[in-house]
Amino acid sequence: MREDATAAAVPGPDAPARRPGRRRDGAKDDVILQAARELLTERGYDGMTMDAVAERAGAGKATVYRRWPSKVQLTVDSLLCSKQVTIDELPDTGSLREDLLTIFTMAGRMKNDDLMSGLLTAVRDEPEVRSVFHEQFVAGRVRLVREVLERARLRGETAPGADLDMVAAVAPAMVHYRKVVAHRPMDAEFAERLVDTVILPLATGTPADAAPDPA
Amino acid sequence: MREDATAAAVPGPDAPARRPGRRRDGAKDDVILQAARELLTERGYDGMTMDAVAERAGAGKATVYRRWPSKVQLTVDSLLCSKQVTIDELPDTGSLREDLLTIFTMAGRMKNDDLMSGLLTAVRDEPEVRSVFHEQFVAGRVRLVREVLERARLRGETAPGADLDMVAAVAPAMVHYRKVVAHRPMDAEFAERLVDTVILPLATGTPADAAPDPA
Amino acid sequence: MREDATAAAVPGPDAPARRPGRRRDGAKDDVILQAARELLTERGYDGMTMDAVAERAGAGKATVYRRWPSKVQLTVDSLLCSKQVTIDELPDTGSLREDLLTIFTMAGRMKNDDLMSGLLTAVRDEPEVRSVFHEQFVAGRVRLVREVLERARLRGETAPGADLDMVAAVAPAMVHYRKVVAHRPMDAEFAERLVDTVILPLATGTPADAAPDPA
Amino acid sequence: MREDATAAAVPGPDAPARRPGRRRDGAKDDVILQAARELLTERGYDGMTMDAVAERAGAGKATVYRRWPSKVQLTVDSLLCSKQVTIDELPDTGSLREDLLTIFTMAGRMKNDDLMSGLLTAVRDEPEVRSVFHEQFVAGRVRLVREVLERARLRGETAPGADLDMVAAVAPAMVHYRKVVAHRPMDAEFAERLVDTVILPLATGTPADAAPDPA
DNA sequence: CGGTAACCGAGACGGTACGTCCGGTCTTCCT
DNA sequence: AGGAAGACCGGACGTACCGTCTCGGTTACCG
Repeated sequence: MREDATAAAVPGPDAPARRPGRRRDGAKDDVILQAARELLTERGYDGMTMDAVAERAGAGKATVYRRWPSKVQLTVDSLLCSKQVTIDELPDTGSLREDLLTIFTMAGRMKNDDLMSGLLTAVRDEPEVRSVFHEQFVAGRVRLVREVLERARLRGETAPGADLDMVAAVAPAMVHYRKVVAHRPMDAEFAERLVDTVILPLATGTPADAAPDPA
Repeated sequence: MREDATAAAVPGPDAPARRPGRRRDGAKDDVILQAARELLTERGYDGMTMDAVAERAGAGKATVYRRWPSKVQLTVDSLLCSKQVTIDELPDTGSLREDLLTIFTMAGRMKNDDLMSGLLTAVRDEPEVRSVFHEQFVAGRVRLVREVLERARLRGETAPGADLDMVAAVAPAMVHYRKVVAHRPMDAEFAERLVDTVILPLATGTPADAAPDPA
Repeated sequence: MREDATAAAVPGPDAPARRPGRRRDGAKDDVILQAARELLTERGYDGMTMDAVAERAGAGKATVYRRWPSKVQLTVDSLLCSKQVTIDELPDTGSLREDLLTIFTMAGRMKNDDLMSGLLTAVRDEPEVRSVFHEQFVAGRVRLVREVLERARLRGETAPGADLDMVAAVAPAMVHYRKVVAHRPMDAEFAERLVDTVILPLATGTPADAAPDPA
Repeated sequence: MREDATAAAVPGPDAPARRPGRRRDGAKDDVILQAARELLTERGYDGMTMDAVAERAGAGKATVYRRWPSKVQLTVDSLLCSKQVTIDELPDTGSLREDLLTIFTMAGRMKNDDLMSGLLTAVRDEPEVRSVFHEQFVAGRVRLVREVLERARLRGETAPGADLDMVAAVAPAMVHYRKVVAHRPMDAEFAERLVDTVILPLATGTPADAAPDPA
């Protein structure tokens, strides 16, 4: 997403001939992203002015635009670089139910979803944005749940015929819909109900007891 | 949502004293909404300028603003007036599976979801928009699925302990996520898989056979 | 110079069909020009920001740009509409020497010359600007002096063979050069010397007495 | 004008201690000035970007700024280093009229005046620039004419009471005004008229015959 | 001959003005 | 009175340029 002018990540053996000139201040990327994230949180997408971002980052507008070609791209990146939960930092509780609740608790604390609403327009129109966005906010989350389910499968917790891939897709969809579309909090109560009446039954093949009021 | 200045829909017996002057051209409402919808489809939310809407509708901007107080409200209305599927027009196939597939097929043909992405920002910030939006795009859809599930329950197709409210909430979430966030089509294949491996198992308490690749 | 969208100055007999829509606020032109002139005086050409002009005029930038297509054009206009001395307001002292000294005294008080320096670049590149500029700052001034000389000729003060047109051209050139290029004040001392050793001798054909240090 | 960091022109007896390090590439000065002059001619003052100057000179911007502290200074220098006519290279024709015509013919070929328009703003604001500018473009030219007049005086061509200093100041003013302000060419016709109806009469005290249209 | 300091091209940096665009309001005339 | 046209304010957008600073690399003097 970010413009990688200085890329040359892995200089080939044929001398990639590093471009001359002053190197980009790598630290500035983070400062700008941080400023963008703060303003996004404080004022929302429309309130996040590029001038304001530059000012808060102590940067010139040119510096911002040299690295991100548009406001949308900057926003995407500032969301991407938000801490993403990965499977490694997810404690293996040994229980599928506990693992899932942990994920939903974490998801409930993330503010990404509130902010990304302003981006969906861009996602629709700019293919380049779409793929990055998709990887981070869709595939990544599905993968996380899928991993937890896989652990459970290895422990023999899951039903033999369960479509774990599909089940893994249900969780992020529900989280997103609740936070972004329905605008209701992803609280513990809803998390438990989601796990106990949807995810677990699907994964383990064991029907659950009913409960009231979903949406 | 629309400003009902001319309301007086049903003139009471106390002589409503029709205001003098030219009556609002009722047909204009539709022309404007149509223009808005077209532009929304062609250029997305940002590309749908109020100037462009007015021009295409052959109206002045003032005319548009006299009827809708803001761009967001106009957008909401132009989405609302899109044909919404109601339980009444849903043929009772007598089979839960068929009912669900019918719903998803219809949902797959709707373009609403693509368009509403631009609104989520407004939904976040303007409470007034939120409720209308929620009723139409969240509760309405959940209710539709819920009705179908209720029919099935009355036929004895559902498991006794199934949380039908929750199950009904899963379907719109999956549809929205797939179309708006993942930007993949809501095709027959996915619909079947969703029904067979998620909705039906949850509703009927009968585990299903596996299948590949969800997201 | 100003964009005359509302022109239709003299509606032809074929009914020019006045365009509908809000008319331009004619008063705004003057407010903007006034703001521009003030800022030009206070801060110079570079300091006269378009944003500042708009703000001081209580106008939006779009309003300014709707009327003048660029900063240069606005500046030219704001200089043009500065009070220009015309032959009518010039008291006929009955003496060529007094008339000339009056002109130079007035010229010494004008700040136009200081301000127009920033424009000469534009004058060079934009033919449209050139003609307006020329009429106001060149021809107009020459004409003024020419009138005074003509009065004198009618009184018989001038030499028969004197090239009054050429003589009239000398005065503005000297004023401009002294103020803009040499950046020295157009004070009474210089004015007298200019009149007594250059203009009068040329006009009357009567050589003058010497004096020291010109430039 | 140019920054003489490497100066040490005349090493004093107190051990000038030449600084170590690479010497400045003296040839670069000329390359840069040449680039500046070309761009000035091609695109005018505003179009002469410092980036463009550096690029065309095959230099870095730092190299340019190490030698000239600002765009204005560079411009002044690039104009200054244009060939200036000095009294020595002016053939003594033995006739004041011929001498003057020679000067004006040369002046007519110079492009300096067109280019310096962009500088007048800077001249107004920066005293440092003013003096250099003044010396070169004002005093120098006046001096040249003054010299020619002096030759004539020694030959007895001039009137006893003529204010030769003032007369010498008229010529550059007229040239500048015609070229920069009036934007008309300094052609032979105008030169002759200027000499015959203004300069010569003033210098020799001999009135001339009339002629039409000056400005 | 190796160190050191000033040079070099390239280009990123902070700041700031420019001119464009849009949302929402207000005004003018016409029907 | 309602409607079409369009001017109005405010303010964000993305571009361009100035003058400075930094980078890695290249001279040339000096010890």
